[in-house]
Amino acid sequence: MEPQNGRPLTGWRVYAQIADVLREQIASGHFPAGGALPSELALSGQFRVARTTVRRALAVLRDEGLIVTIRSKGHVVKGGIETLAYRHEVIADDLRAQIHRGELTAGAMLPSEASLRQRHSASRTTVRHALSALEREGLIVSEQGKGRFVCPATG
Amino acid sequence: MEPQNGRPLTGWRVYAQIADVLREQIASGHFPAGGALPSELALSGQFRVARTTVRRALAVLRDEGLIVTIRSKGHVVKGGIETLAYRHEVIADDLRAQIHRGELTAGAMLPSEASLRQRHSASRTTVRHALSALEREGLIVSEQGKGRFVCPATG
DNA sequence: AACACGAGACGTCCCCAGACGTCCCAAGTC
DNA sequence: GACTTGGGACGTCTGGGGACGTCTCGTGTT
Repeated sequence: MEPQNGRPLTGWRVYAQIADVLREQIASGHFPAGGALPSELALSGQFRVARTTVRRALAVLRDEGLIVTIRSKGHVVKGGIETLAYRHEVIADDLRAQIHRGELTAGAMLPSEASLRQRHSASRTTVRHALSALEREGLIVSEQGKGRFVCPATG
Repeated sequence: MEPQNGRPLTGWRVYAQIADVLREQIASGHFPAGGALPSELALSGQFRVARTTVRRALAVLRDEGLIVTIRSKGHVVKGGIETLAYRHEVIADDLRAQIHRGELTAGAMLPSEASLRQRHSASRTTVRHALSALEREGLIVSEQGKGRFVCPATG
């Protein structure tokens, strides 16, 4: 796509025009709910305007409640589904749930970093990010060369 | 060191200023050729700037051909000497050479992981990394509990 | 003068990929 | 039992790259 090809979109309140185009594309389902819009840089390229202008347009949509913007993720179209969280939070939530459901009892060994990495198709760094969060919460402990284990109920 | 102590280095094109400082230190021999610069994280701390800014500065030096950056090793100063390789590659090269020189003939048992570990003062993991590379190349085979042996000349 | 816009530089965060190190527990061989 | 290899855990260090956030100049329109 490239809504305004040859016309560099001059005139008054370009950002408002861009907001209109995006609003229309969202309404038409061109950008599915729950998905992210193109990055600010990409949009600034497509519309042939400065990033600042794009941001102004996005701010309008955000004020209208059409999108939510998430740092380092992008501008996500609001929909029935809740806004997707960060990968490391998803992993942490998954483990937390397993512990609370009793699928992982106190003293049990958690899945290894490698298997979690597989399960969530994430990098080891991200997995460890999630794990260290649980460790900070006192839910689990880790032992060199052995693995990570669920702490006895602390609450 | 800490080139800009109290002065947080504000102004136009901070990254260019950082590049200048580093370029000067390289020229003065402060960072010997073949050696690595401080890590991006360390530099960002020393100059009191974000890692992104440091990376921009380093990109300048890289474009100038002053340094080469090696993943998981760092940014090393270009010099007469070739860029140092990874430990596991050094070990693999060493063994390959011994085989090709005939010091290790077909059927002979290779030095054990422990002795290689000593010889190159590397971790067992790294030694095994090198060994498995040679195994993939079909140069050697390993037998449980016995040792690793040189394959009959395959090429 | 007020506003809209352009163009950067810089910051912070999230995620990725890899090398290297430590450890532990096996299961074979001699 | 002392030696080997096999294989798996976690820990810590590198660099690579992308997203949004913030700020500050300058310029042109109204």
